[in-house]
Amino acid sequence: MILGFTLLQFYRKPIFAHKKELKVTQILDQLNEEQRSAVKATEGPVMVVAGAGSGKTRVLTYRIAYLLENGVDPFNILALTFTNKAAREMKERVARLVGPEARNVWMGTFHSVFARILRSDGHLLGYPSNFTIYDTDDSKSLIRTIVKELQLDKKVYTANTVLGRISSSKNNLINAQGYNNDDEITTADKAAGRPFTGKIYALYEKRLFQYKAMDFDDLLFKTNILLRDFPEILHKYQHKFHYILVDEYQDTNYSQYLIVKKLAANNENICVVGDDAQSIYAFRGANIANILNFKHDYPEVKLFKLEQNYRSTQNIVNAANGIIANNKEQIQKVVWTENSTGHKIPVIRTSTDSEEGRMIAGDIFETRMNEHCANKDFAILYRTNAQSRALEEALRKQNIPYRIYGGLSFYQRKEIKDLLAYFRLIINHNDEEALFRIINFPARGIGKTSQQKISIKAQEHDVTAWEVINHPHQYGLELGASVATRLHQFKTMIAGFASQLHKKNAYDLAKHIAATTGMIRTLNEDKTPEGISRFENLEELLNAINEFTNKAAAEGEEDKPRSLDIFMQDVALLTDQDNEDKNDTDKVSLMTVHAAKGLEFPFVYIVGLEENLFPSMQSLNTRADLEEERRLFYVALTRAEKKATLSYAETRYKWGNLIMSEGSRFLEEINEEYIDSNRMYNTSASAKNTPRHQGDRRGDTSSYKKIGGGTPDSSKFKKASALKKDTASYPDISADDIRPGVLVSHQRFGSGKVLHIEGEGPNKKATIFFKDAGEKNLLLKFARLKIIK
DNA sequence: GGACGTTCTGTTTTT
DNA sequence: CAGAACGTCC
Repeated sequence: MILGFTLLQFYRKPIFAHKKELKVTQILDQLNEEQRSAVKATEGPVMVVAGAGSGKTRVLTYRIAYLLENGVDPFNILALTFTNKAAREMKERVARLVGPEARNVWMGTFHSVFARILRSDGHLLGYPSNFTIYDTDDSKSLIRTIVKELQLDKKVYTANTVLGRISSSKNNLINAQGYNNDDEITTADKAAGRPFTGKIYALYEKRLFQYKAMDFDDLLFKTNILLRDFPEILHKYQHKFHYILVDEYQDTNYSQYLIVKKLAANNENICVVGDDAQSIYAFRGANIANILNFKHDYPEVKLFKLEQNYRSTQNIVNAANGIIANNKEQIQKVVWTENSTGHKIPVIRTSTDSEEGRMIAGDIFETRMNEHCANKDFAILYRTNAQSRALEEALRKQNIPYRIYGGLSFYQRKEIKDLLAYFRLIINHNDEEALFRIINFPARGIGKTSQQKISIKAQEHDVTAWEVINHPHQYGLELGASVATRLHQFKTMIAGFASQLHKKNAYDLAKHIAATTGMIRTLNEDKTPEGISRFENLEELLNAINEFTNKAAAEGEEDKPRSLDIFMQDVALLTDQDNEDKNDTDKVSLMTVHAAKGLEFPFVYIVGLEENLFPSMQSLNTRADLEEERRLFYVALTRAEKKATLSYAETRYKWGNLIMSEGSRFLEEINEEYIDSNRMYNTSASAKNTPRHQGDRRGDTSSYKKIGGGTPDSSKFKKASALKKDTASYPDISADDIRPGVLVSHQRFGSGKVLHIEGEGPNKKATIFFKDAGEKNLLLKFARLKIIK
């Protein structure tokens, strides 16, 4: 289980074990003049505008090292990043420069640092230190519950939309009351046909507080409230953090911006580093204006521009600059490089997504041979996580080891969330999402109806469900005798676990819980491949907890408590599995472009450059979104050191449907001179025969057509007996030929559709006729296969 | 009341 | 495709 390892490594790696390598005075010599000036300007506000590959992280880490070397107490430094990965890398690099004292610098993501502050001072806002952090799934689930309770139409009030509204409000420091009092907002909601969004927000806010839970946005929002309403706390942290550094400043939202501003207000020793051209998180509230307006906030600011790129070849830098030049909003700067011209950018055009995978796997194989490089020198970047499937398949076939970053996080898996829900409930009895998640899992005879009764009583008396379960009579909970007994047993079990929380270490307690609740048994009974994998995941989690428990000895932190609640604090924000151990892995990296920010690879493939995929369908609606999409492409390109390769597929399976598409506009926005004129085309007959769509497709979203079809995955095929029979009589063609097959044409046929699909081998041309032509659910079980050639 | 099977729906990026 | 919702049966 790939995802599991990463979790393990996080706890295994003794990151502060490094010995100091160099004196800071020595390392300063390694910097260019601008970088060195940025490092040395320790006092007062500083902004570093750092182009891609210009040594931004270097400046940040050296700056911290420089501060420490000049006698600044590590406890007085705060360094904020966006991802765990970035924080980790910075920690490692600083530790390498200055040795173990680096551990005392507060370095972490905005969310983790503020969570830490809230755990220590959140009691002033009425939160216990063991409050639960709700991830997006928890939040959505709570919203769905509320929508149901309010008897609203869940199709109108989808969890995504509602959470999006709430989230952006929180990021602009608007609470539910403010939301409902704001005419502009409520009018907009009414206009959108969702007049009750504010009501949902109010209930959502109330419930979270009742559950003693915070969602991701709350970690920022509540920190703001804390610093606003409790001056003594503000002073405490202002006094503590003499020096503040912020990475990726262009991605801060208003909420983050304000916290940083407040913390820095005392002595203004604030250094922000960023690149407006790499702002790719506007969708979650990032405000590019924060970096554009930094000068207004701090008129005394010293500005440094790092414009020399040390990473990429001239071709890549120039191509990337050309893309971004299409944008209107940007800080003027010229990113340049002294590196060699390098390869021109090849564009691979394929007919299907699986062929795209094959071509890239083949190219990796070849390049690895020719250039004598390792797997880890390659990265494949895509716009959406779903695109990884076809690539994985191709890499597996070529025996190229790979690692996927992101996607469905280990912690989002059902079996993991289930076990974690037990932990959550034990630590925080108010956590109702957790409670109802596991009250009847594994099944113990407390069904939906009983759960609803509990829920209703809790609301009637404005207490938590746990309170009702503890005193059923007091709240008039009426259940059948047997259900009442089972509920009592459940309560006793949870309470029993809770009493062990600080008696047993995390591993022993976790193991005890997994066994006692029947989770282990239930999962072990399922012998399907998925079931086995679920069981393994559970084991993986337990292993990770074991590592966590044993870590004390390894890192000389014997005094640190190793109880389950401490583990859960760490885990809550570890939502991306970014804990690559570079030393023992040699794998090709697969990830989204977003996840690739801050990384670099000698060889980078950017795949799925299709109109409506990259740039994404929704980004085509507004100029701002399209500009962000361009910046995203800019980020992707500039990850490459030696060579960037682009690719797109003309047809692709998406949500079980075959999708037709054309090359992305970005392919045409790159200046011809940087593109490899020997564009690599696939060699299949169809690609040669199919004329390239040359029409003006700017803004033409209709080119992205769903033409029906079904993914012939194994489970569907078992049911598709009709198809099997048909194919069985044609030894020349197998059902498997359909998927890698090339779409030749499609046409209406009565109420159905006919797809002409060409198989891979010689004489493998087939027609699939769909009997059922409903727009959706075109499953192969309704299909019949005919050899037409 | 609860287990189990079928149908429907939403589909970007992340802390 | 996966998860939720709905329907059916014991």
